Amino acid sequence: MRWDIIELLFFAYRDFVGDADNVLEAFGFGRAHHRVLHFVHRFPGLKVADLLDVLRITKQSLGRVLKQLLDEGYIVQRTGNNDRRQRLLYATAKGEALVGRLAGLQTDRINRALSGIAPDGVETVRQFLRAMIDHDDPDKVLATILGSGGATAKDKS
Amino acid sequence: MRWDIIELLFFAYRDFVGDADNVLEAFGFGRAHHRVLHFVHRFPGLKVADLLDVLRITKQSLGRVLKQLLDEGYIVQRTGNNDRRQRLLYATAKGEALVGRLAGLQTDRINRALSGIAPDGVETVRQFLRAMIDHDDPDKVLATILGSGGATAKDKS
DNA sequence: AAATTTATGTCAGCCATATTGACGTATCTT
DNA sequence: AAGATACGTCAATATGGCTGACATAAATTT
Repeated sequence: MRWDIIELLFFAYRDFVGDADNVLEAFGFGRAHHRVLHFVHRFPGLKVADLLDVLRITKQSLGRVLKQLLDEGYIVQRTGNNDRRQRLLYATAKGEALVGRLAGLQTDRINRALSGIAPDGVETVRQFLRAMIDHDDPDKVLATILGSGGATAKDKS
Repeated sequence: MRWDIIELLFFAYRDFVGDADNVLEAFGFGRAHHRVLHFVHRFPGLKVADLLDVLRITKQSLGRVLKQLLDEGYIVQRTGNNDRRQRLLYATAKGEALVGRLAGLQTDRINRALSGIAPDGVETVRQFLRAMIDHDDPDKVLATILGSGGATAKDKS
């Protein structure tokens, strides 16, 4: 039994998301808002259906959170060009600012953690995390992350 | 920004806890039950107060979950020897069986993920996870895990 | 011995986030 | 024209968090 790694994962993830939780509280948002905003930022023009696949929640759960983000101007919808039933999602400048701030905190923690590790160790960590993920039946977004090493148009920032 | 690692952590943790979630569902339990049972198993004789520290939830939240685990015979309480106010918690055979089954699934996933990694890479992963955790003001249980490399009387199993 | 603190349990009520199932509308496909 | 798809929304429900208040037993301090 890998008790040690099981527990390290628990505590590491708890503190990792804790960084964002503290900030979100001040905005009246929760983790659900963060997840939506994060993926919309990373995959501009994401469809609602794609978001449901990635987050593995129901339309109803997403609905409330998404509505709030739309109402408060963190995200905008545009009707799809080819398929006008689709509502493509984009982060606004306000949304970008928040998601950037949250990712900054988490990146700081990751950099701190990686600072004590040899350069090629970073790739080991990446490999481990990647191998921890279910690879059967990945959704579109996950396939992009797994396939291309996570590269998107946004990776420059 | 470490977008890749942020997302890998999200997906890795999602699938990691998903293993347990599937089993727990059949028992009418949730993640909260798993966490309680896990730490009681790993630290036999854990006090209620310690459990509150580790899980960072309130007495009331723990109460409901703990009561269920007691009622259904997964955990027993014994009055403390030195301090008779304390209710020391122990997993029953039934509790051990469940926690073992859950840890087995998670260990399988971890072993699968580590199988593609060089032997010394395992220590790199451990170091990374350990460094992701807040080290200021660790509670008693966390201090044990961080301090001794997570060794407890149970580590033989 | 009395007062205080500590460890635990419990009550009432609130909130966020998730669920299922059903139904409606606009739009694309056949 | 019929059917499938993308999305939104309604009602009802569950889980797992929360706060604040209060009770009891036992330990500790005065």
